[in-house]
Amino acid sequence: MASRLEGKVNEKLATGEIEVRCAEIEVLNQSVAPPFVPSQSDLPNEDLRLKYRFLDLRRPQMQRAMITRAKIVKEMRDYFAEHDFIDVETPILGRSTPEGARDYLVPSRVHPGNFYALPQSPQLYKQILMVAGFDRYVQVAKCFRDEDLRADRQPEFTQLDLEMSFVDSEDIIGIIDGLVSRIAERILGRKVPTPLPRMSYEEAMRRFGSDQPDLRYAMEIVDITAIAKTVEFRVFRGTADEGGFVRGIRVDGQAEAFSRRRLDELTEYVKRDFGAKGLAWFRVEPDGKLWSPTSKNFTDTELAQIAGVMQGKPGDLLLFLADSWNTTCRGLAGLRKRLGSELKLYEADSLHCSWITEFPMFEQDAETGGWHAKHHPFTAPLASDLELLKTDPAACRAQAYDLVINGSEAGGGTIRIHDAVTQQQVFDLLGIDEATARDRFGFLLDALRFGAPPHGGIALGIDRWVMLLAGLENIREVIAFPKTQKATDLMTEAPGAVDPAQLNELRLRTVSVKT
RNA sequence: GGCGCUGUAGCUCAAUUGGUUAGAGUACCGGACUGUCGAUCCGGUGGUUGCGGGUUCGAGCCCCGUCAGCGUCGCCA
Repeated sequence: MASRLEGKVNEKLATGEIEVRCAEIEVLNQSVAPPFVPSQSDLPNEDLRLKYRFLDLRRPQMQRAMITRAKIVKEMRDYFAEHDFIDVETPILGRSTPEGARDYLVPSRVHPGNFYALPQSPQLYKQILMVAGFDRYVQVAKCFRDEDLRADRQPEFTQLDLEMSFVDSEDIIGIIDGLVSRIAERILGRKVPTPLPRMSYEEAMRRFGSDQPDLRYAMEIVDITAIAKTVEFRVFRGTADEGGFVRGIRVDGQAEAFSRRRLDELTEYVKRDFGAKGLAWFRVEPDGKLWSPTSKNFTDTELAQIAGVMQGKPGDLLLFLADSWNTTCRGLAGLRKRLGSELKLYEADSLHCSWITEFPMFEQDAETGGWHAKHHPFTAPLASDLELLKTDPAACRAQAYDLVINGSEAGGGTIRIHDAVTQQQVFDLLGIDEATARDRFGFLLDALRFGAPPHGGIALGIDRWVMLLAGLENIREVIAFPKTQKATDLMTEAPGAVDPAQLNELRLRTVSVKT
């Protein structure tokens, strides 16, 4: 190693002031010409990156992401170890439980016709551990769900899973607040004030139409149903009269920027993706009045009223959906998310963490009218809502809490039911009869009878945490060997066919099914 | 399962809205030159335009089907 000669320093390089003097060179190995060069700036198509993942992982961005991931996991492990959590491993080969996502199944050789299921989460095991007296459990757990994928969703993913005894929601939220603050400081070098802000599910749906609102920017939903009831315009009036809602958002200063073509595209978007009937829009003119192709259906007073409650300023664009509560929520949340990203309504490195609490216990099946657990069947209702289990299940709220980072669900947990009576009530509501309950998770019900302590916990999506903290928009960027949207691995070509002998041994035969 | 975007040389892209022999940069191979660091210069190889049909005098371009990657809705307790 030596300094470069006078005038030969290259300031563009980190190593530009030094050079290596070689006395002897031995080639340890040679490379064939690579399909793409890890150091080049133009990224190849993602399928090629996935096929040659060993080359893609050489890229500095990927190296950085994997290092960040390792640091975050280490901080998590250290933090919980310092708080006296015991790391316990739970089985990967388990038993299929009803509800929830589709299971990945593993056939049993010794019990032909029977199958293990890979865990969707260590949920039941960690509750058992509480009964067993490990009052602070933690694990970095691999989870598997056989559902369709998204930019932020993989079929196998990693959770920081924990459970505590003799706690309530406050305890769990408090300990995670501490973790968020510590990781933000040590990984990103920035302060996140705690306690993290909280919002009820009801408020989140009302103000943002989503239970994972992106709070980096405002663009809150405003309900103008009351005004809609008084206008001529059939789309508004009809919806309001039939018990629907008219709600909208204000897009600051974008009236001019949104051409008819762009508005048509937004209309198409809410129709296509959310089943909305249409999108009503108004421009706030320089004189403060509203204009749209449909504005002739409104009186000046009505337009002024709408402009008033929307707090529309000249140059603003107002977007409205007239539909069911659910559709206005999903549609406006979709618009909000899309516009937030398109209009860059937040700094690229901004970080907003908050809690959504007081989720409903149940959701009603639109077709059958039956109830589904919003979280899982072991979630405890709020003590104050216990009576509603019998009288009004829809209004019954759960002791559940989700951690939301930049509009993405980064974790979720609940306080569990620890008494048999309440558990039975919930099973009854969910239509899980005693035989089914006993068959599927009798072991948990058994355990709860042996003096189970009050307990609860949370699971944090590690992949998403890394993605969000690294400012990335795709979960595959933080997973060394991710799968494609069709759950295949382009490098190993998994899943693949197996030797017929293997199938024989497992007593398995594939059949073709006409679709 | 639905909708959408993409698919052209090893790679990244282009091809005047259907028109002659599908181009460029880069990579690769050969040569020249050289205190190099995205070297430079000269020359060269490289294509069933993802695949299969159809329309047309003529298809990279239009139509149908199919495969793959991505995005999204459903789904993900």
